[in-house]
Amino acid sequence: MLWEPVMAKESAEVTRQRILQQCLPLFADAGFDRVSMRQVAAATELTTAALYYHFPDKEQLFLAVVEDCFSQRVVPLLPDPQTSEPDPWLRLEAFISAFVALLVNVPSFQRLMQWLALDRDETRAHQMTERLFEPFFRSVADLLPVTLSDEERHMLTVSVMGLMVFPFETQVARQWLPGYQPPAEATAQLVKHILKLLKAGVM
Amino acid sequence: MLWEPVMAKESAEVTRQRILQQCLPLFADAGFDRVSMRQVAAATELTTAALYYHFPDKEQLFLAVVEDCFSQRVVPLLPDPQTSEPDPWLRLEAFISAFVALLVNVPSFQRLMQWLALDRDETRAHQMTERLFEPFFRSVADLLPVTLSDEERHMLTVSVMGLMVFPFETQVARQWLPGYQPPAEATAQLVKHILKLLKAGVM
DNA sequence: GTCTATACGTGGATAGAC
DNA sequence: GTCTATCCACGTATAGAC
Repeated sequence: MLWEPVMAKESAEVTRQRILQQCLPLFADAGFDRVSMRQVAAATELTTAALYYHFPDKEQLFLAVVEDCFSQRVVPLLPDPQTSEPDPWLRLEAFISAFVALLVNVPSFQRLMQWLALDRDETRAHQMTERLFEPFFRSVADLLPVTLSDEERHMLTVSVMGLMVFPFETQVARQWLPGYQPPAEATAQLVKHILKLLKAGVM
Repeated sequence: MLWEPVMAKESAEVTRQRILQQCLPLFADAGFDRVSMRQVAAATELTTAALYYHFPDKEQLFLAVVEDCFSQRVVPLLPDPQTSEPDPWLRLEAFISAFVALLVNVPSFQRLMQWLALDRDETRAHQMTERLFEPFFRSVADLLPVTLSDEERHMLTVSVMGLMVFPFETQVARQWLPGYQPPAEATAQLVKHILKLLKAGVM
């Protein structure tokens, strides 16, 4: 009888994780506003009341989904300065290749970030930046040449991220335009294109 | 008495335009779902019923706002192959400079595009691409060197657009990071940064 | 922990008068 | 053309039983 409360607690944690996993694609596809708690309940095969046992409200559920996705998918990707490639250029190559692969393989992650970027709530944005985005941003910035000023490094970091992310953000709108290749089927070309641009420009 | 129907028709057109102008910032800030017809009514000092006289439903109102904003702001910006700078590189410079200026001066336009990119409705996306996005995309593509293949040209066009747009898309999240400068106050640096990157790379 | 049942607000949209 | 008044669907969230 003594282990019962422990079992119960563990089971709650399992359910919580299951909820986070299963409603990630919902939020990623449709965004916060177009996903109802009823839909989440249907997807997880629970009732809305059960959801409110695990999360205080819809917003906290959503934020938990974001945090969970980010730490599962992105954090393991960040290059460890200890063990990684010593050549800075090869290190950047490896990271860009890995991150683009993530965008291809986990479309939910990419969409979720895209929704998040539109959030105007300052408090929430600050919290997200501090806990999730900043470590990521610093890791990318650390891959760049040491000679840059703070401002230059910041701008270049944004450019590198933009070159990777923007093709995915604009997929839907571009699919009917001449020369379009789906990122998923032209990953290698995309990576090569970005690296060439960074190395030597294109004009 | 004969001119009365004409007057009435004109007045309706004026009201329609006023509605489009006045609810642009609402949709740009909050997105389609977080703007109610009641809010639009308040902003335009009309009633919801009056709005439904001018537009069949909320979606058509939103799409009209997008079309109006795009043709007002972007179309006049597209370089005319006839009259513009003959040197291809200077032509690209001029366009990038003008487009970044647009993003700074009309934040509503930038936000609206960002919301639009998340729309998953294929029909709507196709229509938007055909009527608005494609002419714009072609204009940018035409600024690039003639030697590129279709696929290369497409990828490079996306990269150029991403380098311009992504800094604005990520403003909110980046404001607490080292080296951050608001795009509005560092427009010149941003343009120079992009041009340098395109011309010669950075690594 | 999960259920049934329900309270309560808000949103899109329309009818019909003026 | 614009109004007042209203319908109805759907959303979040909770109370209370099991």
